[in-house]
Amino acid sequence: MNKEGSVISQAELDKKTKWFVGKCRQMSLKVTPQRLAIYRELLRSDKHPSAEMVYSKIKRSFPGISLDTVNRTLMTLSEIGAANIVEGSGDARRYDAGKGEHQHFKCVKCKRIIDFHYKPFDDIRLPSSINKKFKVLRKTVYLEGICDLCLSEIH
Amino acid sequence: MNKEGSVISQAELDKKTKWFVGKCRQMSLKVTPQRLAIYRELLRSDKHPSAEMVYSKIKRSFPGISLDTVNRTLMTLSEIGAANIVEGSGDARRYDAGKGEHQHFKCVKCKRIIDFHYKPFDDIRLPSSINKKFKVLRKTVYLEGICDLCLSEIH
DNA sequence: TTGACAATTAGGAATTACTCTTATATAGTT
DNA sequence: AACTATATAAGAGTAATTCCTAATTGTCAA
Repeated sequence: MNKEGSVISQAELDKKTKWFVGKCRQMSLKVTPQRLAIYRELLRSDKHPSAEMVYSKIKRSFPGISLDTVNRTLMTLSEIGAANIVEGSGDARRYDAGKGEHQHFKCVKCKRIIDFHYKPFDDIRLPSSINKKFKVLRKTVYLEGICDLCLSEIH
Repeated sequence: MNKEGSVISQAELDKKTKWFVGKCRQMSLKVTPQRLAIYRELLRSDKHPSAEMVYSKIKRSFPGISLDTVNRTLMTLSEIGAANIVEGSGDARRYDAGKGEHQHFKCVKCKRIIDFHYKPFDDIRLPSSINKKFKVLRKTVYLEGICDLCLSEIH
């Protein structure tokens, strides 16, 4: 891994790029140079970059690109499964009073957060390699999907 | 559960309130009416409210309260363990290219996100009650804590 | 290869969520 | 009752994201 946080070989990058072009076609998304560059930048990074971070990298090769395009594109990528949102929802922070162990399911449509409790999730064991290296303060199992109400609204 | 999303009995509310007052004392935090009201509002709700949602509820009894106070207080509550952040970090959204199954550890100090892969996490089973009711699109095991680098900086 | 057209872009304004600053007020202590 | 550290309201400031519009550009069909 070099100082740019790159972690992927040229061959792998080409393979993924080919896959991505196919995926875009399949989804009838245009393969614009910006889109490609953003995807490839994501592939090259292992830093879990924010839109801002991607933007400042991409600007080297696309001086005129806008931050909005980076944001829009990253969102598109995550919608077609070419990227994952690793942290942050863009929505407001939400809280609960700590009322005992439980897990959360979030509906991506209506943004409702639903508690559920599945005991095995309370005591999932962490690998010792993690516990040795880091001080783990919180572990959560988190589900996303479409809730019962939103499912029943699809006619 | 009524239409306000309340889910707690008066007795339970009183008990928790007592606990909270004790906790504040222990942490040498003042038990202000605002703080109490915000905590009790959280207890009463099962909606995982945002600061804005709490604010608009609280304003009924505290017309002069500021949104900033609600934000500050919710953060304080989560610091003393009287509340949990259930969603959103307040920081920017961050992405990765979907490069195979893995999990994330986030350092709360330096905000670094570190990939790790622990096979048992790939195939944790969901309770059938969940699968029956919701369409689960994503399941993640997510860890938070202090990373090796930040740990070694504590002298 | 060339048009036509729908999708995408840049740029800037607008919005949303949150944080900071400062002067005032107040809880907890003495 | 008075003192003092903490907390508050109010509004300005900042950061992240989204919206709007006009111009541009991939893609597809001829």
